[in-house]
Parts: sequence; C-alpha cells; structure tokens
Amino acid sequence: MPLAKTEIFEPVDAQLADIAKALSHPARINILRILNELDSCITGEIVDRLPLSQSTVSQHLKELKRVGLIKGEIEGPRTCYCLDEAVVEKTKAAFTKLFSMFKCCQKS
Amino acid sequence: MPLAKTEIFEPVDAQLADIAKALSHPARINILRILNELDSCITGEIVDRLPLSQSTVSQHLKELKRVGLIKGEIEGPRTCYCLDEAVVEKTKAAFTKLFSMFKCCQKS
DNA sequence: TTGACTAATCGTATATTTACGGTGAACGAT
DNA sequence: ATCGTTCACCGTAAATATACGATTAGTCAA
Repeated sequence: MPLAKTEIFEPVDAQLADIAKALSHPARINILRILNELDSCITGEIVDRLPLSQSTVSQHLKELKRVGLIKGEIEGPRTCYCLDEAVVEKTKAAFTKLFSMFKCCQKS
Repeated sequence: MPLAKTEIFEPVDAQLADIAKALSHPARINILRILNELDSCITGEIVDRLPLSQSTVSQHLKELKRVGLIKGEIEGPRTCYCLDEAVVEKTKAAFTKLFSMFKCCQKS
C-alpha cells in the first residue's frame, strides 16, 4: 500500500478492522482453538499441530499477541501461551455490537 | 506469500478467515455501515462519503462482493449496491459460533 | 451520432503478508 | 563449562493488498 490511510477512518472501525485482520488467517483461528482447548501450551505444541514451520507459527503468534488476543509467558527456555480472556470477551462484544447495528440482524 | 497454504486448514476456519479478511479494512466496515444506513445506494454516493478515490472504493466494493456481504445491481450507467441480508446474518452467526466456542465466553 | 456521465478495470508503485531456513539468545541438564 | 533444547527474530523470496490515475465500456440525453 502506498499510504496507510487507516488513520483517516473512525477509531471504532479501525480497531475492528485491526482485530479482523488478526483473524484473517486460518492458522491464527486454529491457534485460538488450540489454546482454548488446551487452556495453555508452549510454542512447540502449537507447531506440532499445524502444517507450518516453527518460524511461521511464531509470526502468527506474534500477530495474535499484537492485538492482545493471546499472551505469552516465558518459562525457562519455553514460552507458554494462553488466551487473554478479557480481550477475547471484548472482541466478542465488539463483533456483536457491529452486527447488532445491521437492520437485518435486528429483526430476528 | 510464497504459497497459499490456506487449503490445508479446516474449511470452517478458512471461511471464517476469509470473511474476517473482508472486514479487515476500516473503509470496508464503513461501507457496510453506509449501506445499512441508506438501505441501498450507488457507487458515487459511497465515494463521496469516503476519503478515497473512485477506483479504490470500487476495489473495496469488489472485495465485499467477493465474500457475498453486498450485492450490486446495474441500473443503467450506475451500479446500485446493498447489503445481502442473508449473508450478513450468516456471517453474524459464524462469528457468534466462533466466540461461543471459547470457554471464557460461556461463563457469562 | 455525439457527448457527458458512471463505474469497472488496467497498469503501476509501494507496503504488507506469508512462508521458510538460518542464527542466536536464554535456559536447563549434564 | 559445555551441550542440547526452545523459540524469537533476521534475512529473503514471493504473493497480496492498497492506493492512485488513466482507460474503457456502458448508458442516457441532446
């Protein structure tokens, strides 16, 4: 992109778009499912469950951490990841609010 | 990306990621809000309301149309866009399902 | 038919994303 | 102190995304 015109838009929309971007790769959604299932686990476990290299998985984890959906705690030579429940709930609320805006979603 | 490894993942996750991608730009969320407010309108009206060029807006409309969230009907020299309510509702349901999966979202 | 208008598409430039192998820092065990 | 393990990060390559101006196809009015 020649220029990130993101600042020009409403902060609400920019934030929603930013989280949507974090969810815009199946591997990252998969990671969220894994962390939800296991409560918490180390990078290697996630790598084992995904058809991606260690470095690629690490990048996806970084992106999820960037928007706050997950948090990582260093435990010796490992890093233990888990969902940030507060952020997950906030994100759910944000999407719920977005969709509740639509007239067609208010009928039902 | 060297190779789109998207096919390797669960279809459910791939579809969710795909729609999230469509929502991953503030301009596109803005367009959805505009269409929801006006019920339907032509490209020019959307261009007037966004700080982007006509061709850029047209690209964003194309992306939203790609995932089905909006539909465009040619009316003479204009194209009239509106939300595809069925798809919007399905999308809402898909996100609701995703978030209802999380343990932390089941407490409340 | 000509001319004005609308909007999709093309071509282009730049930024970002995705993916990988490799490196190195940090830790724990020997 | 050395060695193996783990994983974040670097560099790199290729694909996509974002933005714009210019072009083109289509329609309608004069």
